[in-house]
Order: sequence, then C-alpha cells, then structure tokens
Amino acid sequence: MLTPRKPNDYHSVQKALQILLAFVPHNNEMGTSEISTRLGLHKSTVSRLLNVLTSYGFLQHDAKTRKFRLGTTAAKISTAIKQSLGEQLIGIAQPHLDDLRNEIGETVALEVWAGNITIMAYRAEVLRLRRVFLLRPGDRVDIHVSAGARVILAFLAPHVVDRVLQGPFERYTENTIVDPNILKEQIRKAGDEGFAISRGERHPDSNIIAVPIFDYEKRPVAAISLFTTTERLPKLLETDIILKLNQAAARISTKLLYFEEV
Amino acid sequence: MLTPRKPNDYHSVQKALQILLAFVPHNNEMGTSEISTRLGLHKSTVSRLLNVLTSYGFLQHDAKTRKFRLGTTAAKISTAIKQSLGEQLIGIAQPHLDDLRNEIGETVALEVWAGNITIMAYRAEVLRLRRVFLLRPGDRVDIHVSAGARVILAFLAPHVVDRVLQGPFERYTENTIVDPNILKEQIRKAGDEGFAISRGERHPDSNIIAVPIFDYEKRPVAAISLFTTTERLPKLLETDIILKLNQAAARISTKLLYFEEV
DNA sequence: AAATAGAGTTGCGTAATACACAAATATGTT
DNA sequence: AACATATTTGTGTATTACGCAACTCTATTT
Repeated sequence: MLTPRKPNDYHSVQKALQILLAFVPHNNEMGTSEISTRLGLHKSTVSRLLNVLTSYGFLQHDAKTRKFRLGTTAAKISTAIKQSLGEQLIGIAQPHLDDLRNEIGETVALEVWAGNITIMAYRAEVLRLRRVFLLRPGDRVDIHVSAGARVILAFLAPHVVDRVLQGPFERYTENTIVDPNILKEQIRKAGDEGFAISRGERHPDSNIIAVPIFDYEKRPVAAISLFTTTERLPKLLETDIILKLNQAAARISTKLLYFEEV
Repeated sequence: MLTPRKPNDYHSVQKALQILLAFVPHNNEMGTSEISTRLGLHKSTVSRLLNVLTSYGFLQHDAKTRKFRLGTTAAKISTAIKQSLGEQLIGIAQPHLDDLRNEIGETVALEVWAGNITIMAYRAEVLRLRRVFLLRPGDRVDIHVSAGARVILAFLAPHVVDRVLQGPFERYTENTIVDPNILKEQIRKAGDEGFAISRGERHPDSNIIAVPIFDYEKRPVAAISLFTTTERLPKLLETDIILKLNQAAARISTKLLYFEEV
C-alpha cells in the first residue's frame, strides 16, 4: 500500500493517521509495540509519532500502563461534529434541495424531526403550485399527516413509534388517518419501500412523497418532502422521481457524515 | 513554534494535525487558501495535505464549493469515544480507586449515575469496616440517601433535579431526609463545596463522603464515595481526605477526556 | 463570447528530515 | 540481583517535503 515511495506522498502523515485509526472503533488501550506489530511499522517510528499525536492531544498517555488511548482533541472533534451538524443541517441541505427542485421541476422541502412533530425547515419551490396549502418554513406538522414523519418513524426505535402514536389525532380532511393501527401499517410500509406518501391528508389537494435523511449516527433526522397536486401524483410515481429524491437525500446524509457499514 | 527544524520533529505530521485542528470546534467549511492563510502554511503544502487527510476520511471535500469539512473518520472517532468510555468506565476507574484506597486507607467506591438512581459499580475496601451495611457491586441506591447522587445532581440541569426530587422517599433511618426541599438545599450546598456528605441516612452507621467524576461532555457521570463510620467521619473531614478524593476523581475524569475550557 | 480574477493543483530541484538499525534506558518479574 | 520485555534515543544516509512558479479550473464581468 505504501511501498512505491514518491515525493509528496506524505508517508509520515499517512502513518500518523493510520496510528490514529488503529484506535477506532474500540479505543483500546495500546502500547508502542502492539501498534508497531499491528500496523507493521518500525517501533521507533511508532514511538516518535505517538509523541507527536499525544502532544497535540489526539492521544492520551497513561504513565502507569505506558499505553495510549484517544485524547481530548478527539473528544473536541466529537463535540465539533455534533454541534456543527445540528446547527448547519438546514444550510447543508439547502443547495441540494435547490438542485433537486431544478432537476425535477417540483417543489421540495426539508422536514426536520423534532421528537413528536416535524418542522418545515426550508422549501425550494416551483411557481406552478397553488401556494395556499403549502407549509411555510417554521411551520410545525403533526406526525399523522406528515409523509416525512412517517418515513422518519420507519427508521426509529419501536418504542418511539408507540409513544408518538398515542394520539389523539386531529381530522384535517376526509382522508386524514386517525387510527394508530393504520398509521403503524403505513410506517411499516414506508420502512419496506424507503419512502412514504400522504394523499390529501392535511389538505384535500396536498400530496406528498417523502424520503429519509440520516446522520452520522444513522439516525433519521429529517426528510425530503416533495409537494404536488392530486392530478400530478400518479404520473410522478411512475417515473424515477423517487430515485432522484433518494439520491439528493443520500448526498445530504453524506454531508451529515452518514456512512454505510464496512 | 515550528521554526528550529530538527530530525524526528515530524513537521509534516504536525502541519496535518494543525489543519485538522483548524476545523475544531466549529467545523466550518474552509478552502485551501483560507486554511493556508489562517495557519501560515504554503498553499501547495496545504493542498497536498488536505488530499491525504481526505483520502483517510478525516476530511470531506465538497466538489461544488471546493471546500472541506470534517469527514466520516472524524465521526467514527466520535462514536468510538462515546462507546468506549461508556463501556470502560468501571475498568478505567478501578485502578484509581485501588490506589486511592491504598493511599488513604479507607473504603472507597464508584457510584454510577443511572438517570434516577445510582448504581454501586465497584468497591475498593479496607477490612476494618463492619461490612454489614456496605453496598455491594450492582446494588441500586436511592438518590435521597446517596451522597454520590447528591453531588452528581449538583452538576446536573435544574429540571433533572426537579424531576428526580418528586419522591416519594423511603425512610431508612431516623436520619433519612425525605423532604425534597431539604434535599434540594443539600444539593445546592454540594454544588458550592464540591462534595456531599450523608450521615447515617441509609443505615445508622453508614457515613459517606462523595465527589463527582465528569466525562468529556462535562457531564457528572459518576461519583467516588468514601464509606466510613460515625466515629471516624469528623476526623476524616478535618484532614485533606477530600482533596485526595478530588485528585483521584480528577484523574478518572481526565481519562474520560474531561478537560477544562481554554 | 472573450477577458479577467481568484482559487486550487502540479512539476521540479534541492535543502532538509524521516527512516532503520543499534544502543541505551526504563520497567516489571523471577 | 539478574533477567526479560518494552520503550526511547542517537546517528548517518537515502529519501522526500518544501517553496517557487507555471498551470488549470471556475466563476464573474465586460
């Protein structure tokens, strides 16, 4: 892997990063020799690199056991990720929603999970839609009429689903689903298919397709929702629209450091 | 800082780590030039090091904005820390409790916070004590009779304190405090002094001094509890025992990556 | 469309250092 | 005290990281 050495390959940097990676995912306590053996690096090299990593706080040295673990800088990185991705979610998603809107020519929005409702956080719209029934940024959406909530709940723990399905649920239209058992079935279906649909459940002519967005801890933190009319919905479902939604959602998830397991 | 260059200083590694650190704590999106300016490193050096860091997943490159953020490897480090420190808490604390017991010649224990009770997780004992009233590893301890819980609650958010002070509280001895208002005052005092005492509240002759242990998110996750008898308690309080307890607690907190703010 | 400006990347020669080896030191054990 | 194991340090040289400058790419302006 590192054999053909060339200028600008930064082999010393690569070795340092490999040493750091040796502590992921279990953060085992390890000494110089063990790391040296595991990575096939020379003991003296490992010893000196460990010093550098420790002096920058990436590792921590236990004087008693003479072993190393991840250090406070690693903890600070952890905090930086948690805070920044929470705060920046909307800003991160925004350009991707705009791109998606441009690509498919439909109004799309970001619905953020807030524990027992969702919040409409951003909308990239096309002018075609009658805007009267559109949700506006900041609006709270009840879970039983939200396609986004449905597809988010599909990836949350069962006890969370049971808790939020307590109800009671307001009947917005004649299509509104207020029966927890039917909602549960819809959530199961959303989990199988990877997307959810709501048909005139909040407003007679509001039809929504939603796909989930995941963060670095594989939590479904938000959804992309596509708003359309009753007439256009069947046509949209026949096309590769859902693929496009999922691709956009995947791009946002990637920015939230979501990753597939090895 | 880096000026006098010598062999084995690993300047390239240090630069790479500095670049990584530039994204802490805010994880701002930054481009090559901005980093170059901020750190005073040559553009070409930064460009090449960014590639290495990105290829190992420590950073993520946005092709559109041509800027960088922390990457999935950073997220994996985050997960590694969270999991390992949770799982290893007892193992990490154990040798320090043994040392502490040897140093001060008193029975000490680790009490772990569990949301609405504490759990006696490990005990380093001296044989002197009558063991009849000692808690055993695994025992659950009600918060109103636990000095550990008292000093932990002192560093938790007020709404958590209010929630767990609902009661009702079992009266173990005539000293047991069952009045939430008195408990609240005790918690406030523990916060001021940095330690808590319970005097015969769970058993007539169980006297406990407790100090808090903090993790990398500055949460009070556990306490060190010193068990002693009614006769010995006043003498202990006159000495530097509490200083010793706090030093041990600080050593454990450090291993949990707790750090003082800059 | 062409021109301009700004940001990022790459080729190259040389000065500087990271490397492996070996020796020394430190720590824990018999 | 002697031994075994683990870690650190000193050193010369082969190798590479560095800065410069040229180049490419993108976005914006004219």
